[in-house]
Amino acid sequence: MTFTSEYASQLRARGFRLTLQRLAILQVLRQSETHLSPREVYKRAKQTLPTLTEPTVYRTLEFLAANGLARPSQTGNGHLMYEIAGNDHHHIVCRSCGDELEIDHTLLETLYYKLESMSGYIRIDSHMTFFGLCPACQ
Amino acid sequence: MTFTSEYASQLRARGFRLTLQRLAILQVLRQSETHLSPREVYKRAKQTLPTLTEPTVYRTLEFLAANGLARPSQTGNGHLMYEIAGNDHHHIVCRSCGDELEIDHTLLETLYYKLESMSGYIRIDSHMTFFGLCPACQ
DNA sequence: ATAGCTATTGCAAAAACTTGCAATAAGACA
DNA sequence: TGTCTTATTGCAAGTTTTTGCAATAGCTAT
Repeated sequence: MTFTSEYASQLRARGFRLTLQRLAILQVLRQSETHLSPREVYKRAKQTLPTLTEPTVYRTLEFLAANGLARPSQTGNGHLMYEIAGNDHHHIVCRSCGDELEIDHTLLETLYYKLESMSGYIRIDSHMTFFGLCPACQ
Repeated sequence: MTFTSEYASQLRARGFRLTLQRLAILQVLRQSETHLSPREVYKRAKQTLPTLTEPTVYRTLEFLAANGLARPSQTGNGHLMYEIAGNDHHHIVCRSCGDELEIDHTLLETLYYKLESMSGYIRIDSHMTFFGLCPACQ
């Protein structure tokens, strides 16, 4: 089963459709090593699908995130960037140089457990972005 | 010492100035129970300082946050809101109804300690916003 | 008080993001 | 295959956020 039909069935099961736009955007995310801004996603996906428009990119990224196919992450100035959903991890980003490090989810597991039990909230989003000063910038 | 001169000396010590704009915006934040969007801050602060402009509000909020007088917090859609800096806490926000709960920092202390030691990063931002489903919306 | 230095603001224009709605095209079913 | 339903897109216009630069106004030191 190709990843295309994998995506297709995931979406169709919930009554959604796998469109060329969604596919093009997923490809871009898959091919990127790091997370991308909506603008960057637009520029790249437009190369394979020139009719693509920017509003569609925004809507699609939000849609993919809501359906677990993409993972949104915060940037320092409060904007969202996206990456392909995959292994569960978090980021710590340097406030000064922008360097970033992946943090494995296991490190946060106890916290999440405590949060859920003390707040009563469930299904807490698994992706967090922390900001700090990296060793090089200290 | 009034809070005005308190702010003033904090800023002046670092070569910054306490302007009417900054004061008006700080007042707005102090008077609000919850965090506010830049737009909301603008609307309120403009009442006491009608010449205030929107770019100034954005720049000022960013400035206050960078200098520890305001605290930025993430909203689900990737925008920032601000509140007056005060007791160290975090938020958990309901993805569905927007309800929010304060989380005391002590709950995250061990995590921060672990993060710093394993990543080498220091001065990790203390404010996080978690998203989940509150008891009422489950 | 006054003058001078420069951080900060306002203005104007650009860029980023959002929204409503009519047109399009995935997928279901015959 | 072709037809139908409706999720999704593109367009156009709105709103929010950012940026560059000249004018303003805090603060320092005289």
